[in-house]
Amino acid sequence: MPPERRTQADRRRDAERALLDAATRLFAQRGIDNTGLADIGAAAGYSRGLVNHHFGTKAALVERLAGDSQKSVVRTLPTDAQSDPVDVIVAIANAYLDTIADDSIDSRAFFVMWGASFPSDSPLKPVFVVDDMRFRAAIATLVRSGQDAGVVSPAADPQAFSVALVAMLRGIGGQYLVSPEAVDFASCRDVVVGFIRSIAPPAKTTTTSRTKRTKEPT
Amino acid sequence: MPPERRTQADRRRDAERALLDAATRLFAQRGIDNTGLADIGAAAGYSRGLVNHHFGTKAALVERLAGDSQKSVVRTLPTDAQSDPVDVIVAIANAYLDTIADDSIDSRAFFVMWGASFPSDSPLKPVFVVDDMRFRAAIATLVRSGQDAGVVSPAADPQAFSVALVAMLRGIGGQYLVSPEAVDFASCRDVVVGFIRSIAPPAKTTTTSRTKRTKEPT
Amino acid sequence: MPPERRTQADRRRDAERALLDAATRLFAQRGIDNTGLADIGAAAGYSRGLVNHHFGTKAALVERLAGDSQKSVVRTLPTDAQSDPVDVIVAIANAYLDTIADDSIDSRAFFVMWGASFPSDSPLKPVFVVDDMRFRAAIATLVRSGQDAGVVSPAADPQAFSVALVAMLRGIGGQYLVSPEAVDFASCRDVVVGFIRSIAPPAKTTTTSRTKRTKEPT
Amino acid sequence: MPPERRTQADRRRDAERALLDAATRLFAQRGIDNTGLADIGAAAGYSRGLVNHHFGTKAALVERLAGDSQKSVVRTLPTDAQSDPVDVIVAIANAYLDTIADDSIDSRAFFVMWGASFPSDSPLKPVFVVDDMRFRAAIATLVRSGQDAGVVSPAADPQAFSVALVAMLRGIGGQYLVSPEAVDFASCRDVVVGFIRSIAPPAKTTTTSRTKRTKEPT
DNA sequence: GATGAATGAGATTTCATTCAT
DNA sequence: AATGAATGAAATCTCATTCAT
Repeated sequence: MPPERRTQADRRRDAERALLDAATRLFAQRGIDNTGLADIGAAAGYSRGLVNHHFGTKAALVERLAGDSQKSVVRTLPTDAQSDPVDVIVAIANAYLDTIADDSIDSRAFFVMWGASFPSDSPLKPVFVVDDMRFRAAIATLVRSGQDAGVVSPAADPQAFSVALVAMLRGIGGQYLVSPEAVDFASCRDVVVGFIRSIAPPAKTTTTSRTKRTKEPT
Repeated sequence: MPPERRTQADRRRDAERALLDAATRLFAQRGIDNTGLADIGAAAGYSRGLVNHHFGTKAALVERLAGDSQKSVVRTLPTDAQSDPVDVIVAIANAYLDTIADDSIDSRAFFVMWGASFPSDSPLKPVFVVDDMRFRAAIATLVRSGQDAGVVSPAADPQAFSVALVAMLRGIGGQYLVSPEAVDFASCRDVVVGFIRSIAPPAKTTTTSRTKRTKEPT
Repeated sequence: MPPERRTQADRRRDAERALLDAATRLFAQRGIDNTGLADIGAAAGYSRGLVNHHFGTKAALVERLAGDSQKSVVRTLPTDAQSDPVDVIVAIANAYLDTIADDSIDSRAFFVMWGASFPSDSPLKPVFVVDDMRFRAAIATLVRSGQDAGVVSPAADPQAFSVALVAMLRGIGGQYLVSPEAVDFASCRDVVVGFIRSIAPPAKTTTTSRTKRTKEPT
Repeated sequence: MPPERRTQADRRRDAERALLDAATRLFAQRGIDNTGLADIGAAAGYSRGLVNHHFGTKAALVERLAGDSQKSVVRTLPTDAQSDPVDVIVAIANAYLDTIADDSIDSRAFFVMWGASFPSDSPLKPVFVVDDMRFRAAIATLVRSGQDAGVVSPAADPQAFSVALVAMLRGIGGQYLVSPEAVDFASCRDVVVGFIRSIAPPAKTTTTSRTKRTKEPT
């Protein structure tokens, strides 16, 4: 009996979850504008009208999903306080690349919505302004604390570096979605990590030890 | 008086040009799916039906535009034979960033169409598979000839490097389109150039020579 | 007050009925291709979009109507078991001619759709293949049971007779629709009934020699 | 040189012929409304605009074709003056059936246009009123001259007979176009000829009883 | 909470027709 | 005589949204 009794609030949450999942799947597959609300309702196992019932308008659903989606890609920022900030950045990048490499629906849906925010009139733009800003700020903050700790060159520009790193991750994701066969994640990861570690302060004596890669002529 | 006499072929070419330009403009502004063929015809100064008359189908127009657009962004590959391949790569990257920074309609339209190719069912995918492949191949080739010439470290992976560089350029473009105020091109350019020059072989004695930037602390 | 409370299922059924009726009327009047879905919706007292809502496609509506329409013309096959099969055939023919002579909308719509199935690529063809086959089969079966009962000449070819009879009925209908003033139903009916009764077995003494000819001078 | 020199009038006639042939072919295949003027021009080996150039409007082309088409089906009425009128009717019927059985494009196109004249508003109606009237009149005249010559029963109703015979031929044609496999021409021909010959005067001794029907249960 | 009937705006596409070449 | 560029009306179909159940 305890498991049997579900409140209306439960049902509502379940339905919303199902709708959001279905929308994610369909957006990843067909894009936003080629996905109808009726399709979403049906794919969620409900009726045509349920999206409007729960979210009011399509725009509201899309914004909700766009807002959530960044989280699902940059999940679990492992921000341990006392670890080396550079290692944390590397971990973030690796997690990001992992998510993309999984070819997860969530990841693709995120990119689809990001792509939909490029037109100058796109109503999604505000959502991604915030999303992107947060992502970059997280990185820039780590860079700065690395500089404070002396493990990052004071010459590094935290803001520019964060733009460039986010760019790399997004750009790799975009290329992978379009031509998966062209992107070799193992070696790309090396290049990305090398790029991150290049902000370490110049080694006293000689080599910067970039990328630290030991082998990789694929 | 001389311009009065126009052949039908002239008229056709003019009309196509006007339609393509109008489509570029509108796609950049509203996105592909939110731009009607009637809008394009009208914006080009012609009638509703002209796009179909010339291109048959909206999809055909879009593919045509997507095929052309890469060219307009990566225009002028300055491939001088005897110059340092690394310098050529830097020049390409700079040209790319310039185009983006101009906030040109063409550039934004390119990104809009790129974004539209992310859904797994997108009919634009094949176009960008080719576009991207060409861009990466151009860079990878330069890397290899740099290695042959001894100005690029033999440890560099041409393929992975080209993916990462294209990623950076695209990713910076994407971020700029969404939040222009967040992207400082001058410093980003430094980071990009630094990344490119990092494939130079380790200096014998000391200097990393990174970025080589002479002036520009904005 | 009782009619006030209508369920959704009621509404659906009513709307479909109204749409089908309106389509029948308009097809009879203007033909299939010159009748727009918007016209049908409006003529049914509903909105433009309702045909698509209910039938999905114009083709689906037309097929539905074509499938139904044969029924409305050959309605009430009075197949009493023990009556003389020849009389039953006569009754069928008379009923058919009555329907045509009424100039009923249903009848005309049937002929319009039949006519639309003549082009070799017509998607309506399958519908009428079935319709026609059933009609002929009903007649041929009656002929055979007449032969079993000895009231139809064993020389009669049930299949060919059914083709010829259906042909007569359809052909009279077609001519009537085009030039009603040229078709005198009373006398035509006589000819048709005469034709049907001509399959009666030869009178005892002499031979009618019908249907026995083997070849004839083209 | 003589064969080389073609006048403009020649060219015009050739072009018209080609256009009419192409239209016949396409109408037979797709129906009138699904055939575009551009298709006709192209199929004739000319340009998009030629139909308008030669016929002015689509309606004019269609009427022209409908007017011509009856001729091509009932070609060569073999109206020998002194032969038995009944034999002539049989010959006409046989020729008609032959044309249909050939599955000639012309025949199918004729039926397509006939079918298109069924809607009550069809602009083709007048054309077929005339066509049909002529066809029936030819038969009725033969019947009457047969009656004058004593080879046709005076009880036969020339008008009703002509309607019924035309009906049979048209109805067989219609069924054949829709389900060719269902129509066995050899046996149908027998039935048709039998029907025609049934208007011969009653054999001396016994009763034919045809067309003399005393009662039938409507 | 959930359904689905109904609406009507809007998008793509087809096409007859006009007209300059 | 012939071509084909251009127009704009109309048709089908999709779909977000509203509302009664």
